[in-house]
Amino acid sequence: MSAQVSITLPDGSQKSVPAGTTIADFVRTQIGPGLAKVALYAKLDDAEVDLSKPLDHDGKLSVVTPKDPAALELIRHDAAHIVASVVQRLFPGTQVTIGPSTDEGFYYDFHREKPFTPEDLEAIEKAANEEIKKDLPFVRKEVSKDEALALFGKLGETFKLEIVEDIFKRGAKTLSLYSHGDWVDFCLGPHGPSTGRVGVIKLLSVAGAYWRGDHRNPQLQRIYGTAFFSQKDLDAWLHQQEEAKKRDHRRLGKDLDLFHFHPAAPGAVFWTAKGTSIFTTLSTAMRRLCLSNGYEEIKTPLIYNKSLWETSGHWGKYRENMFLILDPEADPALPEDERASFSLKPMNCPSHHLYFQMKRRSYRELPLRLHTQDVLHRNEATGVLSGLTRVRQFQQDDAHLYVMESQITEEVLALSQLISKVYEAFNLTFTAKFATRPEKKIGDDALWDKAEGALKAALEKTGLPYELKPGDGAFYGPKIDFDVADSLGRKWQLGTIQLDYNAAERFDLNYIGADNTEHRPVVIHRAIYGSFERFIGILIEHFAGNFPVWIAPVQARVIPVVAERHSAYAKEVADKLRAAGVRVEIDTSHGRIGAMIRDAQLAKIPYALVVGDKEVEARGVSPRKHGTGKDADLGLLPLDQFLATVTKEAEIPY
RNA sequence: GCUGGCGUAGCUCAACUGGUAGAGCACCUGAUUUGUAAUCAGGCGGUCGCGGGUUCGAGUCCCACCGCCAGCUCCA
Repeated sequence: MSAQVSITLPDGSQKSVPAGTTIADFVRTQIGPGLAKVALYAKLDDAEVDLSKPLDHDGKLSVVTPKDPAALELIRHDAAHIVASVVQRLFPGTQVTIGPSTDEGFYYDFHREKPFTPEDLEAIEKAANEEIKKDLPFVRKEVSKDEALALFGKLGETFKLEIVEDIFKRGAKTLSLYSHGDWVDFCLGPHGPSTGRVGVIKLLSVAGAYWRGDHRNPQLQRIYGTAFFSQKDLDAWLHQQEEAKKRDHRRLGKDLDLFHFHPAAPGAVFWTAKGTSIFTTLSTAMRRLCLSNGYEEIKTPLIYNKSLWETSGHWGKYRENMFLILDPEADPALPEDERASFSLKPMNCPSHHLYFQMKRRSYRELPLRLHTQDVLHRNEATGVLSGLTRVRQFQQDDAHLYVMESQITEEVLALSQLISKVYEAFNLTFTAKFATRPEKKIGDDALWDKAEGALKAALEKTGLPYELKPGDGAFYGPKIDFDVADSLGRKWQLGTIQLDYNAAERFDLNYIGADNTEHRPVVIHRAIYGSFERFIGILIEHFAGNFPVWIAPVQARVIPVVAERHSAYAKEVADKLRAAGVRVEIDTSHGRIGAMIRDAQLAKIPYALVVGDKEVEARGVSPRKHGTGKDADLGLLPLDQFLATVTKEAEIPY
């Protein structure tokens, strides 16, 4: 065993120190006391380690300080431990479970009969921040399975015992414990040197969460919080959260008068004229895109006999989400699903399959691409409804592609490109997820193997980076989901590409091949917006209500400087623009110009067109462009010139 | 569906420990005739989510239901 180890630093320099020197000592003596003071943890040969770790072999070392973005994650994890420790002190008998850091902070799940009240949270937060002031060191210790079981057994931590068993079942040799003060938890680490390095802890909310994410398990209380290095950083974050709330589509939907909800129809949207305008614009754009890409648009019934759902598999796997229509003749003593005779459709696929079946299909027709924007109903649990992003009645820009197996790759590629093109037109950034067979599924494993293999191969060909989501597929097939985040960072699935070998079997779909025999088509389910409702919700937040001209429900508002004198000309301008297809309105409020301009700005209308004596004389308008600050006033323009500009901006970008 | 929170005028929010519901904006009317983010005055507007209960008295306390919000499970 060599007495010295050679450590390489990020700048390439090498230092040699006696084996067994801790990283903390190494940093202080070999790099500098300044760095040692701010260091939180280190990366040793790409492994994240505590500063207390002794250096026992040659390696590459880099030190992580608060400047590193990853450092926040560490102190939030530290914070979770601190919170758990004070919760157990303040509320004896509470059991701990898990407490990871998240994108915006951390949470910790507790088991306790009594719920934590908002006052409890305040007390916990106060105590947690006092714990920071005590600057207790985090101490790591490795223990064996027996020691771990004995420790958490003695503490009565039944949830922890369950995790310990799992960890060792998965082949771990030892378990690392981290303690601060007299509180101990097991944890992979690393942790910071001491509690004092966590600047400030802020608790945000309590929510229910199921043990191991399964609703059949006991429900735990999850305390959400966040931590920052300084109060200033925390304040900045809180301010940013407030700003994000201003973009919330539910807020803007009211402010801009786009849609309403009513308790009489929970989860179903009342679209105002303005909201409907947005809906229609997007619908028209998608229709055009589909038609120019080899799709045909069809319309199909909204309500179907139960037997269809039995054929499709929805009856077995999706019934709890379906709105059933009960047979009035049926025996009321029977359970509801047995009295059901019809159901509103929750998906378009069975309709399309029936349509495919309605005549003999030739291989020459494939790929047959059917597009539909029909209304769908899904009986979603009350607790999941959320503005436009999760509703019970919605319309998808849905399509089903009936293809030969040999066409799968090509179609998935073309689809991915189409999706990218549409999202890029809105400047939306998305993440792709590849989801495989779920627990609740139809079809045998051989078909699923085939479907997952084919879809994955096609996905890899697109070159898109993707995340794997095992078990997250639709009940009939694997899928690629395209997620976009809302203003609060919550991700929503918009577009989707789903590969389905089951449908053709269940519906006995076939086409006549070149060999004059019957073959099974493969079905690709796909949506680009996902649903109009969710997509519009996301767009509202994405643009903060400042819609580009082509989607804006009102593209221009004419503002007469003096109502009595300029109203006639204002009407002339509006008429001419309207005749050319511009969505225009006139401010008839007789207000002062400053107030009228302000109203137009608050309504986020792209162009406010001021018309006064100058404009009347020049037969022009003075447009003010929304959201452009000092350069807002475009000055006097000939009406035709403005019309040309706005018409160009109103073009569908895809 | 589960856990917690919330529900007062179209919107945003007040109403101390239970004691006759109030403001701003919006809307309507009048005056003002105005050049790029709020002209002035007056007026209209509420079964305090719904239903029970406690109380001399309930927006306020209790119960049930409905809806909304955050999260969980589920999903476009």
